[in-house]
Amino acid sequence: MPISGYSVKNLQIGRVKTTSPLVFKNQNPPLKEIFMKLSKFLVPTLKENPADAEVISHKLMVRAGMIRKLTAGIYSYLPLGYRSLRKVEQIVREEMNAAGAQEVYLPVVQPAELWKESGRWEIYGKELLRFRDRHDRECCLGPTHEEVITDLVRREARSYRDLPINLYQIQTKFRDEIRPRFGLMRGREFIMKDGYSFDTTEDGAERTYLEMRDAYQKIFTRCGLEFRSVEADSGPIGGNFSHEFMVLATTGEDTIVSCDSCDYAANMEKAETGTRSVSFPPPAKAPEPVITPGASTVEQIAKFLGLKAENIIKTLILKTENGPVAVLLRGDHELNEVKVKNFLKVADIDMADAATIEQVTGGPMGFSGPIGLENIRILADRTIFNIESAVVGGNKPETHLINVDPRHHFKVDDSGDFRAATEGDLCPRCSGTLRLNRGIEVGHIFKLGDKYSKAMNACFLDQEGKERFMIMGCYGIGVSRVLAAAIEQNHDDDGIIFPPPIAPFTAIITPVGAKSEPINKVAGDIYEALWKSGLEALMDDRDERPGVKFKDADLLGIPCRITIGQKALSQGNVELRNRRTKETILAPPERVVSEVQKLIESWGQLPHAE
RNA sequence: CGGGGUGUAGCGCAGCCUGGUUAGCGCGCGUGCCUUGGGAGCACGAGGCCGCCGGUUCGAAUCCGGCCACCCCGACCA
Repeated sequence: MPISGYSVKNLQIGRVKTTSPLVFKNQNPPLKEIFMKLSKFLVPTLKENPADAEVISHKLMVRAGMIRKLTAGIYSYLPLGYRSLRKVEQIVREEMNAAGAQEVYLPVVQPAELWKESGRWEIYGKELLRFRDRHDRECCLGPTHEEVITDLVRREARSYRDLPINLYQIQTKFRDEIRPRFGLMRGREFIMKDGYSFDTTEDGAERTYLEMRDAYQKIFTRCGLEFRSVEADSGPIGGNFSHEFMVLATTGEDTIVSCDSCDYAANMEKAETGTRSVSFPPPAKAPEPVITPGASTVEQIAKFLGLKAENIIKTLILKTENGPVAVLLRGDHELNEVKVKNFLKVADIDMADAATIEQVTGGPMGFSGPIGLENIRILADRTIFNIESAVVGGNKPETHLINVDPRHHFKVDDSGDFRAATEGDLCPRCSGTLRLNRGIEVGHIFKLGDKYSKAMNACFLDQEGKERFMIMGCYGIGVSRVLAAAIEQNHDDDGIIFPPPIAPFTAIITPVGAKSEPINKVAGDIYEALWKSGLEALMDDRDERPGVKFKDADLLGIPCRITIGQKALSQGNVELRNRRTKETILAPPERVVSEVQKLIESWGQLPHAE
C-alpha cells in the first residue's frame, strides 16, 4: 500500500527537465532515493544461516540480503550491500583526494609482457589468473597494478617537474586463491583501492608515505572502526616503511602486538620483544647428563624432570639455502621465522628433517642441544641467557643435560631477538607490557623504493639533467574486506550493527500496528523530513507483522529505527531506537530529525559492540 | 595439492546403510480467512532432470564407476 502523500505521481513532479545536455542540475537528495521503500527493494533476508558460511560477517551479509555467492570466492552485491560498499569507497576517495592523490582507472586485463618485464610473471604463482586471447597472446587478470601504473608513469612523466605524483584507483581485483573462504573476507574477486606514488627522492617518498599513513588513519576513523596501525615487516627495504591497518575483532585471522602504555604496535612477524637481563652467580655445578626415555618434546621433558618449560632450552635445527643453522629458544617460546630470515639475509627457512638433524648433531630429532654442537652456526634468542640452570638436549638418544648455564657452558655465534612475541612481554620501546589482539588486515602501505622503477626502467631527468629512477610507494585498502571487517567487529545476536558512516541507510522507518491513515501520514512526513535534511531513510512499507519488521531492522543493522505505532502516536510521539544500545526514546515527529542526528553524533563516544 | 565431507523444491534438512506404488519435513512463496508491538494461526495450493554421465537390476535418490561443483582441516597466500 502506498505511503500517504507519496505516489508515483509525486515522483514525476520532482523530475528536472534538462534543457541542454551541457547543463547539469545537481539534485539533493537524488531523485530516486526519495523512493526507498523496502517493499520495492531487493533485500532478500533469511531467517536461517546459509550452510556454507563459516564466519559471522559472511552469515550476516547473506542473511541481510547484502550479498549472494555466484561461485567459489565470487559474490554479487545486492542493493543494500552495494550501498554500504559505496559508502566505504566514497570515504576512501575523499580522503585520498584530500591527501593529493588522483583517481585513475586501470585495465583489469593485462599483457604478460609487462609482468615479464618486472619479473613477476615467473614469481607470482598460481594466484595470477593467466589466459590467452584469440591471437594466442598471454594475458592475466590484474591482482595488483604495479606493472601497469609504472608503465603509465614512465611514459608520461619524464622530468622532475612532473613529479611527485600519486595515483590511485578503486577497482575489482582477481587473485585465484587456492582456497577462498570466509565470504568477502578472502574472496578471489574483491574490491580494492590501490594507490602508487612516484617521487624523485627518498626523502620525498618518505614524506608521501607519511601522508598516506595519515590519510589511512582518517579513512578508518571516518568509517567508524576500531583499528590499529601496526608496523609490518618491510623485507629488503628496511626501516619503518610498512604498516598494516588492522580492524580489531576477536574473529580476526591475524595477531597484532601492541604496548599497553606507549603507541608501539606491530604484527606478529615484525613484533620485537624487550628484555631485562637478570644477574646471577657463576655456576656451581657442571652439566650432567640425565636419561630421558621417550621424552623429546618440551612438555614431555618438563613433566619428566618436574620443572617448567621456561627452564628448558630448545634447539631448533633449520635449513636455509645457505645450509643448516641452529636456533636456541626458551622452551615456552616460539620461533619467529621472519626475524631469523632477516638476520641471516636468507629467503627460505624450513625445519630440518630427521636425517639432517642426525647428520648435524649426531643425535636423533628431539634431543639436540648446543653443547658439543659444531660445524653449524648457532643463533641464540637472548632470553635464554636469563636461565640460570637450564636443561638442553644431549645430542644422543634419550639424553638431556641438566645444570647448564648458558653463559658459561656453551658458545653461540650470535644472539638476538628470534622469538615470537607473547602476551605479557616487555615492550621494546618503553617499560610497558605487550598485549596480543586479533585483527583483520584492511590496509597495507609500503615503501617500494626503486624495485619496479628499476626493473621497468621508470626514469626521470633531475635538475642537472641526469637520469634517475623514480622512488615508489604502494598503498592498498581492501574495500570489500572493510565491509566484512566492520561486521565482524560490530554485530550482536540480532544481526549487524553498522557504524553510521558505512550503514546502507541511517534510519529505518517502521510503521506498525493496525494500518491507519495517521500512522502512514506521520511515517511519510518523517521520511520526507529525514531525506530533506540529508539523512538517508528506508521506509519499511511492507505489509508485515511488527515482529517481522523489527527482526529485519535489527538484522540489517541500520543505526536508528523509528517506530510509528498507535500507542505512542496517541500521545503525539514516535519511538527512536538505537540499534547499538537498544535504547528507545519517545519524541514528537517534528523532533525526529534532530534526535536522529543526536543519535548518530553520540555513536562515536560509545564503546564498540564487541 | 594432501586429508575429510556434502550435493534431494528458493533456503535449511530427512530419506540412501537394508533398491520397490505418488520422494518427505520445517522455513519461504501464492490464494483466502484470521491476526497485528519482536520472525502468529487455520485452510487450500504452486514448486523437484534427487549435481552430471555411464553401469548393475524387472526396477536406482538409494548399489557400483567416472566426472563436476561446493564446504571443512592442512599446506599456500594478502
